[in-house]
Amino acid sequence: MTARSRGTSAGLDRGRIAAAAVALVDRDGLERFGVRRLADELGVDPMSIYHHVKGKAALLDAVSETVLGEVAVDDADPGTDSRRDWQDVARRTAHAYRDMAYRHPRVFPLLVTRAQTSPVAVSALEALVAAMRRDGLPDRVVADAPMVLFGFLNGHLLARTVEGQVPVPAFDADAHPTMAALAPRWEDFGTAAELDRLLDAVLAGLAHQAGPTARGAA
Amino acid sequence: MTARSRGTSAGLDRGRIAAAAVALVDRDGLERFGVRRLADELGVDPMSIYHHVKGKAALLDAVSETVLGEVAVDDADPGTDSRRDWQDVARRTAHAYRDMAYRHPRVFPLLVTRAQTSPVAVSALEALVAAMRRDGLPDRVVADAPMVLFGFLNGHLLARTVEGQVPVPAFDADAHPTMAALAPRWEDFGTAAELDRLLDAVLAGLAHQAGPTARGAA
DNA sequence: GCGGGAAACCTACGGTGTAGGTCATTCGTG
DNA sequence: CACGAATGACCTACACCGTAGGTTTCCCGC
Repeated sequence: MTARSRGTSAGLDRGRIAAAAVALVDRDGLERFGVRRLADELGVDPMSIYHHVKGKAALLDAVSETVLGEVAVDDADPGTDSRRDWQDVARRTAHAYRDMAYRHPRVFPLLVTRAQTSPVAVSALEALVAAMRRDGLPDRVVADAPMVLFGFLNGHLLARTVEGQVPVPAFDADAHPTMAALAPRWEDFGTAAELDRLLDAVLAGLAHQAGPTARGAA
Repeated sequence: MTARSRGTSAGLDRGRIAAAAVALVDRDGLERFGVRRLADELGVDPMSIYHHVKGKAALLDAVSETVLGEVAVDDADPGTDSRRDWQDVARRTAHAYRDMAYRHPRVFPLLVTRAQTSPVAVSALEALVAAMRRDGLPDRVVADAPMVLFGFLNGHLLARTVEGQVPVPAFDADAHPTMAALAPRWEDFGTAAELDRLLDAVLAGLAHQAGPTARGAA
């Protein structure tokens, strides 16, 4: 099992490289990720990677893009007679996004830390926006909804994804009895039930802004 | 102006180091930040820094801690007869937090990417929680409020803080006419008015969860 | 058979974080 | 005042990093 000779193909391409990079970040974390380690993982010379990806930044873009591409919102029509509520669409989108975040907790901080230009993200937004318009919500609220929803989701999931994160900074229970009394309620930190509950509050806020006339407003 | 001789003090301490580090990140960004560059800035040997800070990670902790310490919520009692509404407290907290983020846009991603244990954060939480209880909101909502509020704020401010970020990934206006129609409403991206409007929605959601009886619920 | 491009490898450079050691000054103690 | 220890700075060196530039080999169409 000698090293590959110089001209033979190693079967590299952007897809294989990106997949290996995702796996490497999943395993070792962003901190330890690097071109040379990735090359080792692929059994390849570091510089070979540069024939398919411009550099480390582009590599991280590819990782981000790959993982974001995994988000698949189950948006199938339940039937011809009834289309989905906008809140239903919002919740399904949120769940798909959360599942991705928990599948790749060490990639997620990367995702929210770089500008996104993925078409996948656009079509998820499109579906949400379309559902809201269908339900008669005013444009003002429709335009704000993605900002509120993904603002919340990104911040929330980031906090649950960063290593060693805790619900609330350690505090002196004697000095802050009020907060100490609340502590038991923070025990579901990071669970599905927690996200659903907080999501209820966020969606209720948007519904409130829409006024009582729109479908699914209250 | 020759180099300092070996035993003389350079006046280093954790505070001065942290302040210089914040200034350096503000100027050059996180990417370019490093121990050696910081040492240059301080006119000091790189290894001298290690006598006051354990390493680069601890240095970034200090930066994060320093900047978070700048958050000062104007929480003064307006008078003995009337105390502040919980929504008022929440808005003031959000504004103080946002001001910090916009003062140090290149530090903010660092802040949300590492576990926080700052006492400043605790006292801000404490004030919010206290106001909500004063107004008679149920514990269930009081416990969720910081999660929703800071979840949203962190995600929102991160998106507005990451370099080169845009409101929505570039999309084909012809393929997505629905979203193209919404684009004008996203023109206030990053302004104070935008945050206030989105904040209204978030707080309305929490108020809704509290039910109609609580003060400031609707 | 042969020329050219593609895909891999190799070398080398300037940069990084930091472990370990050295040395002048300062301070507490007698 | 003398002196040993602690302090806080500096210096050296190492392993690693991203990547510019050059070299080698293979494959494919003519």
